Amino acid sequence: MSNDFEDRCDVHCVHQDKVITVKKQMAGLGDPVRLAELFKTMGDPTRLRIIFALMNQELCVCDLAAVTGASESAVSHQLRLLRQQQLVKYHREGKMLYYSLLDNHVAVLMKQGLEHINE
Amino acid sequence: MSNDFEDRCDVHCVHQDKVITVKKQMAGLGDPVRLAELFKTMGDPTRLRIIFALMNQELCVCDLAAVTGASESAVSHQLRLLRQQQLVKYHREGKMLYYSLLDNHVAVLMKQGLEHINE
DNA sequence: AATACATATGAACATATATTCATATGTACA
DNA sequence: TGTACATATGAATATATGTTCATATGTATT
Repeated sequence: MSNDFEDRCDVHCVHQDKVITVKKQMAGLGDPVRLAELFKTMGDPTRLRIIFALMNQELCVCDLAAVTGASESAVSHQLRLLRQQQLVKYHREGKMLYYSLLDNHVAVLMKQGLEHINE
Repeated sequence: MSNDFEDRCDVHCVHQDKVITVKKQMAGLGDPVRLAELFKTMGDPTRLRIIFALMNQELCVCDLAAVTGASESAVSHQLRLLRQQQLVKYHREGKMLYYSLLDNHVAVLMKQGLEHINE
């Protein structure tokens, strides 16, 4: 049984009952670091532009550069991140790579985020 | 009519038709910097823990410190960010400040994010 | 008024991040 | 095989970020 918070509790105010309850609930968060990575990945304007651009059609890297206004190198770097985070996938056609969203979870998050912004 | 991408288009491959279409769609993104700020705010494990803890009840700063495992100072700094981003609100009761989520958009984002993580 | 306490704030520091520039990889075509 | 081109990758750099420590603010209590 974990009581690693009690040292702290004794010192300050802390509502022990509440804290114990909430601590148990925290299990539902799963791995906060992993979830934070997802949100962090969406926490950059360039990547957001890339994701948004890919919501309706697949695009190659230089298309994405043109659309987002970022350099092709910058876009490529960001695409790597998006790949690592499993947000996008791609397929090759000749010299070019066509990127698209891996699933629609990201699109849903995007829409929900936009809703929040627009109050 | 904006054609600031044509310089770039001429140089490389770029599918001009697609790019023009998508560029128009990009208006739907609103202010990407603003939206990125929202996601960035949720892109930190400590802040995510705070938000998650506040999903079912209001808590004071030292409760949050105990629950998240972060120092009270660290929590306080993060709460300022969350306030600035309009994700949390608080009310005073004596010496203590009780924080809670400002609206449920954040909670929805959180749940959606968790869903993505769990495939 | 003085003290205690919960929280906020500022400065400092170490680490993470986004972009740029230079270079590498892989494909197509002569 | 050599050249051109789309994209990837690595190193470097400037900036942003999260935490800590020290200090300030505001409230309650004596």
